[in-house]
Amino acid sequence: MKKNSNSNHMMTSFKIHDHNICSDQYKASIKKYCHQNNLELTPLRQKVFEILIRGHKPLGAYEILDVLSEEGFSSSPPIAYRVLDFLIEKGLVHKIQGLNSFIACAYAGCAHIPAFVICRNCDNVAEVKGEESFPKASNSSLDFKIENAMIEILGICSTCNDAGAA
Amino acid sequence: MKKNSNSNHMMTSFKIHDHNICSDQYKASIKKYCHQNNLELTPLRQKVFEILIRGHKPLGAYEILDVLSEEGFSSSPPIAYRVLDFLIEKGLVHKIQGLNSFIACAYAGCAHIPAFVICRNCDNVAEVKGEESFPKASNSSLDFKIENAMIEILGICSTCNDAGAA
DNA sequence: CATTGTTATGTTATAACATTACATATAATA
DNA sequence: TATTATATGTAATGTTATAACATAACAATG
Repeated sequence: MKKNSNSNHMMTSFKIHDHNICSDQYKASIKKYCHQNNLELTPLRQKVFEILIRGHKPLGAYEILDVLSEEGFSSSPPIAYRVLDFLIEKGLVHKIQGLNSFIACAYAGCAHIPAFVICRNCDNVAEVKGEESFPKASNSSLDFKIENAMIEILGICSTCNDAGAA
Repeated sequence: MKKNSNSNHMMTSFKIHDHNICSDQYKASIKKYCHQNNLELTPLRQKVFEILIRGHKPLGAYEILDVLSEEGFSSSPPIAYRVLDFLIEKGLVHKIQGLNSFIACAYAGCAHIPAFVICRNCDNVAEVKGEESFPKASNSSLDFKIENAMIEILGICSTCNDAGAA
């Protein structure tokens, strides 16, 4: 996976934005969400979440561990996986299966079926609400009780497309 | 991953059928498809495909390697991964990301966006056409050039549901 | 027919991703 | 204080996937 540039003006949802503001909003909203829902947002969990929103690109567990290590935290594999499990269970983070990586939820605290739009050129990922972009299959036609879904769309974002990426 | 039962009357698409006939039809159609498209269907590739359609449940690469080994083929990891890459590239096999496993395509030779409906109780998997069950997102709303998609739906199939599975 | 090119296969080693099992720490509570 | 629950720490291992290199089989060309 390509290294994250950590620029302050990054692409999210394939659009340029002020990431300092964005990041602060995220951190504030997760704190509020955890407080409201009586969830322990420990320093470690807060750190992992913060690492994920720095770039809002997906990061692999071992990339997260590298950052934890650099920043004085423990960094054996279960450290990352346990915190990720917690954050995923609480709906604050999603796993992107096709990339074996993890990304902060763009709609934390708002019930939704996550769907990801992944640019194979710039590696940026946008989260969209699955039920909006990909209307749910009718249970009647499938005769199946849907509990969860993984929707990952691959292609080229408009920025890369305009720049002439293959 | 659970072991495949290899019964002759298995569940596919959550429905009982005569798997001997089913399997023969598959093998015939893949041969025809490869011949028409000038694809080398070597003994190894044919074997891997045949292993996959035996149960049409998804199999992990190392499960395939075990079977190859039992049946006198080479069985170092790249053997399986290379053949799988070939079969996937030609649209004869799909990877199920959420299970790290591989399954024979149910619609080989017919252009489609694969989508999988996975029963978490009986582990059966049905492939459906993504564009039918999950109408494509409008490119206009996403402003994104879609090339490929991974759609995996998790839940309980009607058989397990009727049997009272949690 | 020797050379070259190409495709497929074989093998070793290792990278990358994830979990098990057990130990320790800390805080709330009976 | 002892008990419980939750969170963190660590070693070892399991699982999935690829890199790197070697060979076989065969067709095309000089």
